[in-house]
Amino acid sequence: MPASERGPRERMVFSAAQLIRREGVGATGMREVAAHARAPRGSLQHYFPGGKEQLVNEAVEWAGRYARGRVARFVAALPEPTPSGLFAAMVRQWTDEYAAEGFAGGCPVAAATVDCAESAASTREAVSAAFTTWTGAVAEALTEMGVPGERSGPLATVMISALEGAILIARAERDVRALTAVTEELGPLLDAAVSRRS
Amino acid sequence: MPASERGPRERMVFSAAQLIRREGVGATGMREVAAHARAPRGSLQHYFPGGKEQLVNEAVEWAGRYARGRVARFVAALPEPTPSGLFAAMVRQWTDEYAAEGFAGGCPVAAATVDCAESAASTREAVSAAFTTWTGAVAEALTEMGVPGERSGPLATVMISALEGAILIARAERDVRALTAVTEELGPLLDAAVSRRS
DNA sequence: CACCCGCTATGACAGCGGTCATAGTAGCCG
DNA sequence: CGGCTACTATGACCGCTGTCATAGCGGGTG
Repeated sequence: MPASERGPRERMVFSAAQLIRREGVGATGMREVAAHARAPRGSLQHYFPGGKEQLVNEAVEWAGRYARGRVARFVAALPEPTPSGLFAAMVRQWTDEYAAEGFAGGCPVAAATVDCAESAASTREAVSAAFTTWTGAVAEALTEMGVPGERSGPLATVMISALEGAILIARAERDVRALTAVTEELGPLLDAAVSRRS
Repeated sequence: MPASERGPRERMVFSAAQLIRREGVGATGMREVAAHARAPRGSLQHYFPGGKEQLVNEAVEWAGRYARGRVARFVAALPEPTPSGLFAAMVRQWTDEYAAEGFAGGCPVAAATVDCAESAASTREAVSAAFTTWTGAVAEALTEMGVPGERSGPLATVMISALEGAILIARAERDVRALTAVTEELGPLLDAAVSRRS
């Protein structure tokens, strides 16, 4: 949470993700990113000679790694590891944020998809990679919980799809209703997929 | 599908939705909309004195009505009305489009959410309304199929959430994998919700 | 005919965007 | 000291955007 005092480069990537998820890629300016990161404007072209596209790509990659890390931490924190528990934790991260800070932000990966999927090929690939690492982490966790290998992948995709969609609806309605709906409705389905072999 | 020869006003709203769902709201220009609709530029300020915001709002409202209409047609076309059948039809609309025309476009409502939820209050409300009418249509259909009234709402939200998320992933990966995953995994859950009383 | 009204046509404006060019600083190395 | 490298600092450029202002058309109506 604290804008950990790392190098200015990382701060800019972090700030970019932060701004993108609020306003979208198009409405996020380079100067704005530098200002938000309290980084000198001249450093932009030094660290990101590839321009805005490179910065956006790195922000997306950062988000992918961040999501993977969160999944690992959620799994570790579960008293009893169940698929529904993991999903509930993933969703709760968003309900907590919306309760605490308002409905200002969405998922930066979703924003990059909407704004760049058709216009910037490299960004589209970065987004795809981010979804892959995220889904991979969830699928691995599911397998560890006893979900058959051939179902953990699709189920992970369902979880992330439902989460992303619910985030959209929640932001639009300024209400976490959609988020709670997906947790409650999907929980039993997810737990039913573990092949009990105890 | 044919850009039905209605008035220039409707054509512009339609074109706006079309462009927004491809490039996002920020990257869609007013001049571009007029050109795409083969409408005179001067008509923009005549029909949309509220400026771009009004145009975007109407595009979103149009998309909401369109989605509701599609749901009704899907239900009517089902040989045997089941929740999974409706969901499969909703998803198939996207797999068909992606197979036929490539992964160029997403959902305009999602794009408007990402780009305007924080910056334009009226657009956020338009998006919310669009989700409401869409969800309402689906929920009503579910109830008609025998889903208990108190579950049809949340289930409709789950369906639309999963669909929206899967659209994002499919566009990013240029692969309908995510779309097929949600249909197959969610189908049984949906059908299990009908309270058999035959 | 005059008059008005819906619609169209352009040109201008002010602002902001990303990017380039150029010059400057700070510190380490030899 | 000179020189090199990493980073910072600005200012300018050009293209594009949404919006406004103004003027023109075309056809109904009285």
